[in-house]
Amino acid sequence: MSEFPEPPMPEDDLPEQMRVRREKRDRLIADGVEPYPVEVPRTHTLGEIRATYSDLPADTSTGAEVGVTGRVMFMRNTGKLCFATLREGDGTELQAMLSLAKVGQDALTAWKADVDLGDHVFVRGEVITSKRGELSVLADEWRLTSKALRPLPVAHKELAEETRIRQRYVDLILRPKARDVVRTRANVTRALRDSFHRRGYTEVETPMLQTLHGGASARPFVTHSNAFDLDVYLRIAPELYLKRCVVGGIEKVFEINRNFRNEGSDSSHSPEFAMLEYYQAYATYDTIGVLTREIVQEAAEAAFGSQVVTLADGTEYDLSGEWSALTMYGSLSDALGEEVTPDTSVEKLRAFAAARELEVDPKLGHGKLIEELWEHLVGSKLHAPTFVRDFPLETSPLTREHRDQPGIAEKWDLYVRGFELATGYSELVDPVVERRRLTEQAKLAAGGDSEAMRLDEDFLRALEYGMPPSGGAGMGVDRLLMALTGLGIRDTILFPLVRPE
RNA sequence: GGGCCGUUAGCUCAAUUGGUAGAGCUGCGGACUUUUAAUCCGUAGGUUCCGGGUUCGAGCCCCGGGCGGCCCA
Repeated sequence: MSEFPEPPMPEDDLPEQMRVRREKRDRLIADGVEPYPVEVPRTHTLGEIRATYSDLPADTSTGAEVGVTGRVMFMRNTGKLCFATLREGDGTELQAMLSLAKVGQDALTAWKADVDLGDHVFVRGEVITSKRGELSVLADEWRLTSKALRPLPVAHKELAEETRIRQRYVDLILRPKARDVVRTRANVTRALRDSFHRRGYTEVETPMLQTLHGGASARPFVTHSNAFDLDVYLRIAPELYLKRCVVGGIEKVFEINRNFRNEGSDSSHSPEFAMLEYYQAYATYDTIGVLTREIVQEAAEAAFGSQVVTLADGTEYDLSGEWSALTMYGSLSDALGEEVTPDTSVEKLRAFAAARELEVDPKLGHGKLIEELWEHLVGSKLHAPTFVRDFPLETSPLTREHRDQPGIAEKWDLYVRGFELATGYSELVDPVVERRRLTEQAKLAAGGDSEAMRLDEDFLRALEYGMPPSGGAGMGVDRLLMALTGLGIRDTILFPLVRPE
């Protein structure tokens, strides 16, 4: 660092606490002390020392010499004896002690003058326990390993939510739970991958930059390729590419990656979110539903050691065993007290909505009306994990029509704690029907429905080579984390999109 | 897109009817060789989000804007 010029910030404008820290850095460099050394002789992690010396009585000397590092999270300086709590990456803490008798006057004075809360330090010394029994390293020598120029927020008050999200690094420093979420997420995604690999699935990465956006109904982000002089879309779903894989003979295929939807952002929607999709030849929406339940249960088991998880509010949520299932038309009929079927007229559905003071877009057709009514009257009330089966065909253009019931699609949605976690299908593989459905959607798009899909000729060509009967499903990975932890989406995503300050 | 609420010191928050902007922690100076959010003494720290208006006087009232949260679509 010392070879670089002074920081560009005008020092006069800095808050006092930052000015003081900058001046310490500058003074150290002027005195020939490197505040950002390239390497320090660390011999043990704090965790290793805690593990090795877990049961020492108070006021013990071990004779063991170690070199440790950590961020200073707590300090107590008295006249001739100083204490500091060091914390390392996984949250393990260990106390460092500096006594006049051991380090000498110069090193003790320098410690008091140079070290602030939040600094990284190296301490070499003997492993002991204090008179109060605290496992400590009694320093023979210490040095700065990284000078912090900004003061940490106070540790005893909760950080404002906005600061937590905008400055996640500060959140991670201060809040062990924030680090737990990151590790839980890693455990969950690893569990998902393990579950699929165990079942003989192949993981692929399909295009995020697409010239046509398909596979879902959502508004895309648009960007531009200079090399091709072409507007391209950030994908809204990987579905059409994963089906191309199945056509090509990759009969069990999955992808975990990001989707982008240029739509609202709230406590359960993020413009950029992690999606899991999986397709299997010779599966149906029944077998893919069983698979879905198993991978969620395996993820809970891997992350928490149990299929009964404890949520952020302290309540328990049971994901074990079989999950209940209901049909969309059946459960909606029950909620309305009147039978609705794929033949129920749009006028009648509008009347149901009006009678319940539910405002609906007058442009909505039968399928959308059914889904709106269902979501309002049934979906939002579902708490236990529940498969909702057999959707209106017209709103499921990529789904096979029910084998026995015309007008209904072999599709389910998985509801967990009142929100949609996953959706699965018996895939439509007849290229002629598929072309007809996609063309209808494209016509709607031309009519101004921005959520309708455009025609993907290459995808249809792939289907025309013959896709085996298949089941497929998609699951929001962020939402899986929400389901398992009870957190909002902005706390399951490390760095969610926020407006610039 | 609409409605409501919030925005004040490094952090978390106060501020009566419109009348000198405060506290705790943090910081700075000092005392203390066993501290765990130590204790004690002293002390500093503010463009009250931004711009305009009303007023003798605005953190507070009015108008516009920014950012955020909640609810609704």
